[in-house]
Amino acid sequence: MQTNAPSFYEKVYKVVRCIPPGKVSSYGRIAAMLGHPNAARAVGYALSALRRPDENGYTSANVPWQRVVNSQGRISIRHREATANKQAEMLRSEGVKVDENGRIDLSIHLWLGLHLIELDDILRDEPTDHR
DNA sequence: ATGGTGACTCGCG
DNA sequence: GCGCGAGCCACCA
Repeated sequence: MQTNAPSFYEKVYKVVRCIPPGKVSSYGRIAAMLGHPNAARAVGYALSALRRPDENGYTSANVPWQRVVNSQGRISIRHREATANKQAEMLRSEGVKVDENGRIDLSIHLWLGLHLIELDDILRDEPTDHR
């Protein structure tokens, strides 16, 4: 039977797999989609753990980890330059524009999937008084 | 159980 | 726009 309730990491991997080529998301957004708006660091940690395959078989090879950047649209791997460069290359090959500083224009490439919270923002900004 | 770590984020100056 | 400090989280010894 299913004794394995999906761990936080596993959820992260599943969501990341939903990001289509040519698009990117941020650690914080992924966390928010999972109901933990402040667990951005945990998301980053989950992706770093991807370097080594886990029990469920998730690896850097089958999870598009490169499509996750920080909230500023910048590649966030500071202590692993080699990995950061690879991320930039992979993204470019997918059609994402990454400048020399590792910056990405989120207004173009941000993936908007699975966000239920923003609706709240929209409703508040534009009171539709149809009551 | 307690403490340290990290591919985060936000607010300030 | 950049550097700092503080808050937050899951995971591993």
